[in-house]
Amino acid sequence: MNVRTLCLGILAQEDASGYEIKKSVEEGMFAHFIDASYGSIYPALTQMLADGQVSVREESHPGKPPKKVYSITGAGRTALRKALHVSARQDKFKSEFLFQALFKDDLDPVHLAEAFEEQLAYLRRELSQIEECREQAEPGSGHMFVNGYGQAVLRAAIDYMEQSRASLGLPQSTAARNAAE
Amino acid sequence: MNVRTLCLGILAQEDASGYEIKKSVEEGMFAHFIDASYGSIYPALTQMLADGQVSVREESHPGKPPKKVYSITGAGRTALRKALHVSARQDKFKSEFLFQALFKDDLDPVHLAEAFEEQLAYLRRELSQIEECREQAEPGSGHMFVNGYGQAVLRAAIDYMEQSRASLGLPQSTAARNAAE
DNA sequence: AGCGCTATATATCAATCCGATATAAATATA
DNA sequence: TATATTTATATCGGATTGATATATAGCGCT
Repeated sequence: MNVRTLCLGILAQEDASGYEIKKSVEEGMFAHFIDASYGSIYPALTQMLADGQVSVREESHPGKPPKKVYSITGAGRTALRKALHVSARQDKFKSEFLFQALFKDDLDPVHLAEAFEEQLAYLRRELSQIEECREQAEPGSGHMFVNGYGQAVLRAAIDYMEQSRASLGLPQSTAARNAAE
Repeated sequence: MNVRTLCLGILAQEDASGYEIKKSVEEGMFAHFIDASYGSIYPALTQMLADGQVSVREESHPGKPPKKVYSITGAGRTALRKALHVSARQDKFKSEFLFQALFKDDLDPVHLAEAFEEQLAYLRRELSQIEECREQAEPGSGHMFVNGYGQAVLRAAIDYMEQSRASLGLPQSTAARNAAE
């Protein structure tokens, strides 16, 4: 699946500028399981415009930089539906943290501790972001299913990290110490 | 983190050819959280050889294609340790399945069902691969921690998928039907 | 008022990396 | 004996990233 399909999917939900598409894959409902950079989004929009899969209108709110708001066209919806029906590639997961963790015995203990806490904080941020998103999802929607998937996986990761502190030789968290009293 | 660092990490565990490095990120203990293609591994090895971070010896087992077995050097270990101490990038997770699932109402029900079962089968394959790997890991090692992380996350994903069959309008699995009797 | 910081917004580009493909010999399978 | 799979190296076009440039507005701080 390429960036064009990704953009079509986002535009099928609502009109957006390139900037807003980028925000969507960073914070919005498309976050956590897809990604794209400006360097691929803008060329994709330009190309799809040439192909008639999207249309543009320029909105210039006074005081803000002018926005190019893209809308999906009929041809765009057709292309999206076609792209959605090819068999999905395998998930891809990359974690530099886990790579570092593999070499924990060669790591400066301070760095290991920092990396661990940073990872845990990151996982918690992701989870709370998803939990916030949940309210906007209608029951039974695809959005709801994907949201629940993210929650299930992130909670499992957070729980496992918490339970692994001791075995990595890391100090117990403040929260865990308080709970033990 | 680039492919060079990745290769150094693998070579720090044991000598390997480009082909074996690729297998390592596909099936071995480095699978599931990193990735690299031949198109990046071979150039990386060539470059690191020029930089003195690895050395080669040609092994030609009669009957098999000749192998270029790479070993990490002292300079390579230094470079690896340095690279391991930069702060880790955020995890990256990409799932075309979840993208498709978002649009489930626009999907051919047959395609949705197929995609769902394929994803579940994929998750189960990954899990059993990790479980097999566990035996080779020493207790308290980084390998063990990473292995447990993968198991925790995959089990959560599989459980969630199983529990979501009904809400996606999919038929119950044979296993679930048998369990209910 | 001036300063830096953040947010909005588009755009480009070198470096990197992927995915597909070519080549080739041996071995397992039918 | 034909065929598919495994082992093994290598290349390359095209896709993508990550960083950066540009510009305006608002907000907090001293």
